[in-house]
Amino acid sequence: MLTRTPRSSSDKNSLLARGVMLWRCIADEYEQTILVGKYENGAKLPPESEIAARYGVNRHTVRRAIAELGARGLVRTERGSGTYVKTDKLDYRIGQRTRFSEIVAAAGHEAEGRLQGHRHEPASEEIAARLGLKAGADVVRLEILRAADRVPISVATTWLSAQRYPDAAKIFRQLRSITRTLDRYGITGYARKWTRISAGFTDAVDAGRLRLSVHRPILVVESLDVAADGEPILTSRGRFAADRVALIVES
Amino acid sequence: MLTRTPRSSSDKNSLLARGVMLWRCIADEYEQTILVGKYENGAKLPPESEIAARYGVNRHTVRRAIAELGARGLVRTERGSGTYVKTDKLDYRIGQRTRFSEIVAAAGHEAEGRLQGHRHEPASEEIAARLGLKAGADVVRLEILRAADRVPISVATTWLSAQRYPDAAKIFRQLRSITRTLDRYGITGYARKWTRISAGFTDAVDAGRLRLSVHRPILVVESLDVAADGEPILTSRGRFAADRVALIVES
DNA sequence: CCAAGTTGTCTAGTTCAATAGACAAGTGAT
DNA sequence: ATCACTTGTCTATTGAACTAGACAACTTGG
Repeated sequence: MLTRTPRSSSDKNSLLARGVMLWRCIADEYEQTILVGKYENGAKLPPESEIAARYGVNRHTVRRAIAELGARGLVRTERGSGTYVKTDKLDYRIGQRTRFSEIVAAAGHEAEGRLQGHRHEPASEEIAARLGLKAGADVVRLEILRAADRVPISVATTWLSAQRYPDAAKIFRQLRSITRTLDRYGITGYARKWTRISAGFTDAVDAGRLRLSVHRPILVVESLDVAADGEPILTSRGRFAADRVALIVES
Repeated sequence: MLTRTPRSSSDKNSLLARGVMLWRCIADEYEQTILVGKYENGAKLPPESEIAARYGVNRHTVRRAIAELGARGLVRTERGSGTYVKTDKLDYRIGQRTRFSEIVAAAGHEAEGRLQGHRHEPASEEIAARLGLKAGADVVRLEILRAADRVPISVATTWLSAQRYPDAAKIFRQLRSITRTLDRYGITGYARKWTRISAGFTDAVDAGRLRLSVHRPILVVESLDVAADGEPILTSRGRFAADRVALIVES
């Protein structure tokens, strides 16, 4: 061991970043070791008391760090038993009938969709072309955060014609589902026409919303959904947490 | 503006990262804008009260953020006048006579060297070859943090023969200078024999010591110093904060 | 010199991170 | 069934972050 000059160097001090809370440092430390593959899926973390002792920290502080890991979808805790690593990913099947809530429910999880923001804006050329509108036409823009079992899965920016669906935001905020929102407008069956998948990294905003660090990988999914008669309904640009989702494409 | 669902979204909320203090977020924000070149050297920051208003935050919080920027060597504050950006770098001339304290003093700053850690260890083949020892020979290893005007400039790992300089660590801790430490052993004139410069990025440990973010650029300086008779004395591996230092090589 | 503007310092109060200890509730193996 | 072990919850305390307001000390330009 290196002998350190400043003071008694418990493992606690080696973590301490100025202005960053202790529990956050511990959570980040464990996230690294988990993401780097040191723990297999389902592996058990050391008991809280042991982690606390190792870092020279109170058990409550460790509990808070673990709660953060849970919110990030990295671990699951079982009372009386222990804390277990979750590195398996949600299989997200992309096909003609792609409905977030159905996919998540089929996997045995609780789906949730929250409207983070919305506005009316003139359509860019790109968006207008997708929706079959003139460039500059009024469109509704929705920012939607989707989660499975309270763990954020994706953030999506969705555009719809403001003329046809003027109150889409208000209705979505109540019903929390695109499918049910369109149902209000009499659209009963809509289908995915095309999907474009690329990759990138989280920026500060998406990282916050998805409870990820900055510079984590994301899957960027652009898509167009059309009505039964082929008329464009909505187009979307979703950013999926690649640490938590795998996209399955039918072939 | 996007209408946000959760709550009133002042600019303050857009910064808030869970587990990170407000002042730290503000400091990081300003560090980014400074490092990205938005401010010229010597440019004046907005007054504290204006920054506070902009973020919807108390002035004391802003003061703390600015103090952090000062500690990182990015700004200098002048009472009654304002806060000014410092992006100029310390010119660090590398020659036969390379003495940290002399270089810093010549630039009109206050030099400081602190021993962060030390130990005896067997020399690696590389280190042994440099020092003219057998591989595995006992060497003293020092971890030294150097600063100019309290701003960290470099961290260096230095190796000396443990047989010849057994108490190097103890003496350095008192005298805080390699030159004066060697003087105790009767070495009055020593000279740089070779210097090897490469580049890299901060790891978590060096970032903390140098008060830098992780993944900031560093200059890696490996070197060998010899006595007047050509006998190897010490070899070193320094990591210099590239944001704060420019190396000047005589030709 | 004067006045406006800016940084430095002080006091006071609220909120929350972290510590400390104790006990309840649940699990798993003997 | 019992016992050791683990997670969940509760209370209480300390210290730091952040807010709020006021005033002193200093700089700059007119």
